[in-house]
Amino acid sequence: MRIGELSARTGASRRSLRYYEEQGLLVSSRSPGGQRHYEDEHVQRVRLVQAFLAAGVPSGTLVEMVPCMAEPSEGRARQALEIMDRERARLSEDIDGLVAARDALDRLIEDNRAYLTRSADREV
Amino acid sequence: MRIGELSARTGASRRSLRYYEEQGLLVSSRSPGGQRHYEDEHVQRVRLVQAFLAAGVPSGTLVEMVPCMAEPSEGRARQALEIMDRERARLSEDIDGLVAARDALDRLIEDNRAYLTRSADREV
DNA sequence: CTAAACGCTCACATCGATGTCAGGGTCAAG
DNA sequence: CTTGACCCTGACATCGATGTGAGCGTTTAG
Repeated sequence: MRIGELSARTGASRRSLRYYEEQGLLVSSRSPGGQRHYEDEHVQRVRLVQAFLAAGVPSGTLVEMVPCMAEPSEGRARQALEIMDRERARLSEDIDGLVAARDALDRLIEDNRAYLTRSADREV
Repeated sequence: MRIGELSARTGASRRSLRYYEEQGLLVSSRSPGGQRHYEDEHVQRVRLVQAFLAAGVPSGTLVEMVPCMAEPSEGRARQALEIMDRERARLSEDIDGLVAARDALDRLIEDNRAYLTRSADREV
């Protein structure tokens, strides 16, 4: 498939797909005329990249992780594991931060609701 | 306290504190000479702002939420609740996304570990 | 062969929170 | 009054992923 179809299937813009390639996160074969061609499997790869990018994993870090998934090379595997573990820790921290923020928000909501309830009571 | 101390106590840079004020997220009284002065309670406010900003809540949205916490006004309270609920949903979605990414990462780590284990076996 | 739809590269723009620098006040201790 | 530490405003820079537009080539259906 060409870039338009991959874009349609993944929701990533053509621009983003070219960017992923530029960053080394995605490969493509080229037609004689220079147009990118992809296989079905690339759909999954793009989804993976999207998930990590959306999770705040910088593309530079992805470069060290994802290719290693496609072709785990003896030497790099160990190094990649370190990076992945580190990134996993960062993700967990981020999750904790978000959960804490949500908890704080819940308290605000609760306060606000209580305020409204009291207002309503006074009106009765 | 002046801005330097508030910065030291919260970890937010002086620049950020001024930015929060500029955005309407933080108030300060001014000395005759124009310097900002804060009370102890502002430490908590800054921490709250930091938590939400770190969680990806845009300052514009915070403006609609946080002030309402300080001074819940009859009319705005209901509107603020809507915004808070909406933002809470967004936070939950983000959390789900991060958790999904972490799960995907766990699978990659597992694959990688399995690969390394097989390598080690062959060496024996 | 032609036109429409699609793709290519290059380059500049965007957003939000923060960093950084310049030029110039303020405050407190001596 | 002076000095050193602190603060002020304003402006420009940064980062990363993506948007956008120009100018031009490719592919494919008719």
